[in-house]
Amino acid sequence: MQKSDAASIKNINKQLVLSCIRHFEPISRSQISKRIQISKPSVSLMVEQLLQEGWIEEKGPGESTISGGRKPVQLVFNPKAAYVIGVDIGGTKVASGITCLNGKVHAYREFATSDYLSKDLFKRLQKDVSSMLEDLWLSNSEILGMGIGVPGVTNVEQGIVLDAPSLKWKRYPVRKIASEYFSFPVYVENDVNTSVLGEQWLGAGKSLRNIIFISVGTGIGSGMIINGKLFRGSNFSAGEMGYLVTDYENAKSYHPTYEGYGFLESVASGSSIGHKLSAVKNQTVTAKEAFTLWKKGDESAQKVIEEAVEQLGYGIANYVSLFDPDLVIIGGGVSESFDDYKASLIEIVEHFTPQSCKIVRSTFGKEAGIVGAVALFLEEHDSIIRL
Amino acid sequence: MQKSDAASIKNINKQLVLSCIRHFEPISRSQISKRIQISKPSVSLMVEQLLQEGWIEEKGPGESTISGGRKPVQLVFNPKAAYVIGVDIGGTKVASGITCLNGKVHAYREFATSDYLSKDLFKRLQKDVSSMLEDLWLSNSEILGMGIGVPGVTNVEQGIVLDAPSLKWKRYPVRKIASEYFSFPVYVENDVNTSVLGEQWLGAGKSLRNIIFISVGTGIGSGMIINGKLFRGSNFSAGEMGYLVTDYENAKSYHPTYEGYGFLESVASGSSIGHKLSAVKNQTVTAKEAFTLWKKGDESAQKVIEEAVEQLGYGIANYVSLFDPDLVIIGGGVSESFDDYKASLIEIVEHFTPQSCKIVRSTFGKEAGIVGAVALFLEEHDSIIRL
DNA sequence: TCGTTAGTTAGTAATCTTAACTAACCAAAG
DNA sequence: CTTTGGTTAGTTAAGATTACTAACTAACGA
Repeated sequence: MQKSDAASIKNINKQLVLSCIRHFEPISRSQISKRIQISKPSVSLMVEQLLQEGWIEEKGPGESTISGGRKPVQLVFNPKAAYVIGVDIGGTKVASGITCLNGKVHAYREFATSDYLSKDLFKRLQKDVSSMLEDLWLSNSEILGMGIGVPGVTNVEQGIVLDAPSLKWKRYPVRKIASEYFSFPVYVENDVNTSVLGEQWLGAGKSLRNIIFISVGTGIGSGMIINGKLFRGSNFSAGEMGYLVTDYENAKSYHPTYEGYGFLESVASGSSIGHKLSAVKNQTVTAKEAFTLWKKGDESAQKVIEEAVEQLGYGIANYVSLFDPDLVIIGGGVSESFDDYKASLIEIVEHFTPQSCKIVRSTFGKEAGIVGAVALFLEEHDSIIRL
Repeated sequence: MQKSDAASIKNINKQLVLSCIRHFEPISRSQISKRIQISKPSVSLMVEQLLQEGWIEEKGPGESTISGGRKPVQLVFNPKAAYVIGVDIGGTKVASGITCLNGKVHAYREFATSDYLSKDLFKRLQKDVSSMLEDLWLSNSEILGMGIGVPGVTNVEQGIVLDAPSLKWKRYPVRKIASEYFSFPVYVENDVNTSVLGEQWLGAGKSLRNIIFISVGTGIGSGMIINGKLFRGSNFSAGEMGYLVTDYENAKSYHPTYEGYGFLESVASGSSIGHKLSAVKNQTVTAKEAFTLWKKGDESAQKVIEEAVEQLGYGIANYVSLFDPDLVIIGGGVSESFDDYKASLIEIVEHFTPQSCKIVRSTFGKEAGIVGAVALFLEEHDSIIRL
């Protein structure tokens, strides 16, 4: 618990006014006062400040009520009051973008990760950022800060990546290194976690309080919003869905520590589908090709994929049984074929859970990583703008 | 978000002072001021009020520091400033007790549930409560309120039990009915959830932020503290661990809805152990007897129990993989033999989870239900006393 | 011109804070 | 043993910040 004083009550109420405007724009001072139960003079004062600081704008008069009376002054949020940079550091490419405060991506850049893995990655990123700032005629002072998504375990508070195998980062002090290149605050988080934040902010899970985001690609990972907040676990490793055990018999002989990844990943991930079908067909087949073969009616592909979907279904069912979420969102490479296995997935989950739960596909395209990273920044950074 | 005004800042700070005293007693006004960063005059004022209201007491002077100076006045929390009633409504008995604010049970009563299932349960409860109040020379005004634990799905906000099969309650408006018999506020919650609250307050999970409590008895249920708060899920049914699927092959033919309970329950609960061993031995054996037989070296008992423990281990491993908690606490009837299977359970969990996690047995005895229910009340009720 | 609604002004109440005060204590010098 | 200086605990008084109420002006429709 934090102590409270005059300054903090002002702050809370100002945030309240601003979020009221963001949610219900256009809205007048008088309506705000009624809605958030704060006296008209106080609201006026705070609106005055918000106007001066540029967070909101007056938009001309609205309509009088039926019984007459003075016309209200409409207030609207100004999404261009500041900008945020979102960065998605993946195993293959580093994507970055600048968004305004409503999450619209105004500029986008990317470069190949491999070229800069060993060094100068942030120097290279700085180049992209500068170039985007130039394009948008923005100065550094208009940037609130930067959020970064990384495929690995991270400690947000300390701003370090604890372990990201695909980047070969171990205890990598991202915030410290970034501070050499950027003057604004930087936050770093696991990419699945940034994804779920993005989905909660602007995607399928808009304003829901309990959301699970599952990424099925090379591996299987997940992030969750619990009671409206990102849940990270006691060691920043909550949501390790790839480690679920759904098969008593086969699991007995399985050793996650030797193999390097979890049981469910070994039977339901994209790479497992590829491996299994490759073994059957005695030739190298990727997951993507497997799905294509399946659609063409290939029987061995069907068998492999159906089993993977079934196992994934058990995994999701377990997740839902424990969490009772509002929504499950599927993302990652394998989600591209979501519509093809959606029905059987849902059937399994419904069958084995005490209460049903919606399952949908992630809504974002290539901007997912950017938006998620920006959402992370807004969630973590202590500004008047909150998610 | 809630608006903030002078009253609420006072309230927050007063709670802060009180909780500081509860945690660090004995403590002086001056030390409080330093610790919570509130000026000495403000602290003194709030202490004055807390003294008058009876929440705290002065305990005479403490020691001066080595460099001299006036002796501080020691302040201590007064656990007898008020009392709370905890009720544990079980399938077989209804236990009730009165505790002071540090959770000590000062009085205890119980009666058989079956005699009052159809009616007058709360009338009967009122009798026990009155008798306890008499014993302790307490008046109604000294009772803050009542918490109730129930074996079923509940909606705390509305104070109704949505479904409690063993009590044959469906959409049963507990709060409303209780209000006819008791003048103080009443809160009702699932019994596993009250258990985990109790463990967090005074038990094995003291002051931890992420805890899983698993009850293995007739069925398997669980409750969890996430980020320091009880998590209930979107439909008040989070933690339905009994529905976990840990066996791909056998689950295929299993229908939770037909059977009335979940897959894991059907292979790892106390009753499943009893049923399976009974089938093998062709005579009725309870779970308790099964464990006794096991210890005596009975081979079929060993086989049945070991399989159950293995499945339970997978279930816990899954839970831990998703949640990354600080601690897993095992309770319920089957936990009585915890020491006998602890080792193999831990081995399985360690084997299949990305990071290890302590597993311990519940610390409470028969008072568990009472303490948990009281913890629920303190957690939910908006008083100056918070958990 | 009247009734109504939007927004502002002026004065009041509640709370916290700082700075200066009194109270109480230790220890060492006289 | 008494006095005095240094130190810590807690209180008093004045000032700052914030929100609130009540009464005001502004603007509008009929």
